[in-house]
Amino acid sequence: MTKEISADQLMQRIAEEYEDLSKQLKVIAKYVEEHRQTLVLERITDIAQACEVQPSAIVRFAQRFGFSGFSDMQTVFRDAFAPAGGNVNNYQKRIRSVIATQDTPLSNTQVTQNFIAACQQGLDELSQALDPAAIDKAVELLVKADNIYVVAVRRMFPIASYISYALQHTAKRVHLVSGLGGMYHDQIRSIRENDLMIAISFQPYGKETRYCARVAGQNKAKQLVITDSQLSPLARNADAVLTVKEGTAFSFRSLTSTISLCQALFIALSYRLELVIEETRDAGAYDD
Amino acid sequence: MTKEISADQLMQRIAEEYEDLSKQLKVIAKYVEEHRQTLVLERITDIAQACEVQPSAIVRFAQRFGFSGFSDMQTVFRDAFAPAGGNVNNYQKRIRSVIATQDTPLSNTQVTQNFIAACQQGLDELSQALDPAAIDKAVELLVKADNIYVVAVRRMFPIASYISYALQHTAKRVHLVSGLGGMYHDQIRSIRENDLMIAISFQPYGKETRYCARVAGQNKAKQLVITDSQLSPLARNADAVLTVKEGTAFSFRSLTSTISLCQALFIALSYRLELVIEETRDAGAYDD
DNA sequence: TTTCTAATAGAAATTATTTTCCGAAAAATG
DNA sequence: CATTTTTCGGAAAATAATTTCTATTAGAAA
Repeated sequence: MTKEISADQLMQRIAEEYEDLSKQLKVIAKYVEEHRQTLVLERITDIAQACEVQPSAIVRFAQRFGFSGFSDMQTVFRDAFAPAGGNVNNYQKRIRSVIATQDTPLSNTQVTQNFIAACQQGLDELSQALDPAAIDKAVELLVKADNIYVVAVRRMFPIASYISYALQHTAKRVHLVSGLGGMYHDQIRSIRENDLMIAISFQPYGKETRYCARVAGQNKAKQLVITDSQLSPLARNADAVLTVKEGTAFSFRSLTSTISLCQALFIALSYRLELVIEETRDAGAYDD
Repeated sequence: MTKEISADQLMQRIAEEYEDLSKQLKVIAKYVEEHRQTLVLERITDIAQACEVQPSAIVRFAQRFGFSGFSDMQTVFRDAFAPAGGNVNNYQKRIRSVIATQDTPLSNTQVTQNFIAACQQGLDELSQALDPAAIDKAVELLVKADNIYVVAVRRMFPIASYISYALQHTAKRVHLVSGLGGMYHDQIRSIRENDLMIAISFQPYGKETRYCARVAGQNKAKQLVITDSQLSPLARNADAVLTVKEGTAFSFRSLTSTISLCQALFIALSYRLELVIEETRDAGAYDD
């Protein structure tokens, strides 16, 4: 019936026609205007009560603006609301529509744009879902540790590699558990109490990483875990857990959020250690 | 009944007791964990459908955690949700607010937020500055190549590592020039005509990468270069140049745009090769 | 003052949503 | 392998929410 009207458009119509409304409807209009954010969460009776009005009045209001009823109007706000909780829907819709039109194959640039959009969405979510307590704890662990072991496999190995590189710029001893020569066991073996293990692992949670976490636990080392869920098998024994939900496009998960978080952690650490971050300083001179 | 429990507390309890849950309840727990933002907007049937489970299972889940039913549990998320509606996290605003309070030392979370914002800005720029011709050319080179050598050092090595990992999922032969044991020379030596070298190098342009590019040039291999400027020393002899301007915060360059571009390239390649991207397929079974 | 119209409240009906219940299946236990 | 316990699916019942309907009221016009 009412097709594709946006919340903003609706609000504008309400504003335009406000003067022509009956006293009661004005009250409702005011309320709608004022609570458009939370409107989706409320039931018709809640609104009616808040306006000191009968539910049927709300229905009349909705109908006055061309909706079939209250619920119909509410969907407008629901749609407008979704982006606020993360533009998940928007973005996923876009991808789906792209995939739907697969008659004309996608250009390389379209694929790329889509994927970048997914990365941005992932960063949005990361930013919104940051847990200050967890971050503080993570930085704290980093500050206190002298020996740091970094573990991640396959898809996540580049992340471990980066963390390891970054930490080399501090005075700490960094051990990258690379598995080179199949020596996971031998590389993690020497971890001890008061050492820190940083493990990065996402579904399906690599066997090697889980193994290293077990060893770290047995040796009473501290554990900083970067993973996709509090329910991750690595999370239970961790001293600090940072969760990251990566964006996805073409059923392909991005790495941007994770790497972004790791870099941020490093900056925060440097800040705490009062290191001057001069990443470019020594790089050129190396091995000349 | 269940009094004043916060969403965070609930999530924690779910995490703690996760292992004791039945298979079905675990699925629901995962879903709840992942969609806590949007949970208030969904009906029990929506969630049931998403979990491929009966509505009654959702109720059982809620009851498992002491609620009288689904609705009772939902109110917890509703309460936690209300404030979220207002803060439309626009990253520029966030940067400004962070900058505005720079007298007092930054909290870890502020540092992180700030850096994430820089990453987002970087992605924005990347998205806007994409050069379709260059991307097409890059994908073309990838499609045609049989042997691919990947080179990057220090800060950028994780990128090379990722590219190498990703390309392993194609039929191509991938050579990661890691410099392990100081053997850059020996690793790049065998590159030939019709091979492709992917080099990733940003200021100050690592000596090793430049060296590899020179060898590649001498051996008449094709060159795909990811760098920060058309004026980069690597750009002049390249067959395709992709430029990336990374975001910067605290005089620290992000890596997000570069990795995002690389992942996108790989997806585009897969698309062209008509590969099904099933990243999770083989990962778990490995080395069991 | 009366009459008419539009607005409203409230009850009733309808529809949507959640919860309960129970038999079947699966898993755990002896 | 049989038995007990737990988990699961599905339909029926209960509850909640929304919409419709109708009698009443307020206010304007005659």
